[in-house]
Amino acid sequence: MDRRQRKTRNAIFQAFTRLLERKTYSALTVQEIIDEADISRSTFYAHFETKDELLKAMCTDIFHHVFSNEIISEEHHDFSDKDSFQDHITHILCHLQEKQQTIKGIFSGECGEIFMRYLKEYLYQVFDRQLTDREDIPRAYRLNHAVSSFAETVRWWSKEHSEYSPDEIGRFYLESVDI
Amino acid sequence: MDRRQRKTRNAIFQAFTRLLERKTYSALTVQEIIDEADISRSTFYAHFETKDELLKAMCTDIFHHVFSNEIISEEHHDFSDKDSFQDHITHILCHLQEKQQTIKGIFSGECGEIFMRYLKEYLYQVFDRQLTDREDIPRAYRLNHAVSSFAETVRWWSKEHSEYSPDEIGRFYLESVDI
DNA sequence: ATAGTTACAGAACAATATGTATGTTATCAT
DNA sequence: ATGATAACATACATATTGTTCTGTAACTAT
Repeated sequence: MDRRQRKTRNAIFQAFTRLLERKTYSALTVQEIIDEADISRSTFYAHFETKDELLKAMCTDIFHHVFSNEIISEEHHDFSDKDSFQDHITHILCHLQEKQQTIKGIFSGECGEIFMRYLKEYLYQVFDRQLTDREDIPRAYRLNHAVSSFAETVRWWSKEHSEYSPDEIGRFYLESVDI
Repeated sequence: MDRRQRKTRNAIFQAFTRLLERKTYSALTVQEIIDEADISRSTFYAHFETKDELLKAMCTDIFHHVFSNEIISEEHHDFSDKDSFQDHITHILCHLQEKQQTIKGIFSGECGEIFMRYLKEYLYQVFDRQLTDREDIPRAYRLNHAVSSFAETVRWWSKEHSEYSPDEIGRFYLESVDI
């Protein structure tokens, strides 16, 4: 990728992150992002068609970093062993912690919803293979519950309780949800 | 309240609900709501200052209906009895089912996030009094987990699995979450 | 080093949305 | 019946959006 493109893309991402700390996503205009990133109008539209595309691209970047080694390269793993699944969870949480600053910004404001949606898409892949069977509750419900609870755990952790370690958060989650 | 005001307010709510079924909240403009409701521009702004205020008002209307008999008039109840808390949950779910059509519309699109936020505000009041204590997990985490899981259960139910009864949904929830 | 390619800046553009203010007409409550 | 008030049509300044154009600077491959 051209260095100029990288620089511009980065400038946009950073401006976007900064702005999200003080304004909600929907209240944010493309014009403000352009001004904050200090680039030309035409340059922005050369990179992203809309504000939504920008958010999508940023989420994809983050999750690719967080999940690439989890889903893609370890597809052959099975986590039938409970401890190894716990490690798996902790591993994901550690990656998320690295991106904490950015994620915290995204969560302020209602665009957190879009972030959560993308997060859940990845989580479905992780949990679908792991979920055990129970006869009294539909599998679809339990999968949704496991995924949603994990995503909400991440939100809770990032927004208000960053003082906990990935290990602790993983334990809270696994003791609260029946996988 | 003046009959004319009621009629206009209703027209706006219905137009809003209809539009949310085919467009996302952020992509929706005030102009479109005005056109769909078939009212004058100035009339809309006489009722609501912004699009956000409109959504807020609609959520408040719904939750006042759902929770009024739960929180406000039954504040003296305690649900130390497990069965009575189950009834409580089922009661809330029944009320939500009545508003199902509207809620389903609200959930389509990212404004579901705002709806969820308001829903959770009410739920915090319900669950805060009910939650038991556990030493190994912070109360704040468990409260957030109970509330989020219930809200996600409602979302799951409304969006994709309306075939289940309030009783069943209440059972799924209570068997999945440790209150 | 040079030639060809690509990205950026700056400016202008029409189209649309926003929020407010005006005076007029219709409807309401009593 | 009448005073109060909600809704109406219209117009307005302002801002945002997305596109297009041209000239310039930075990069890449040979």
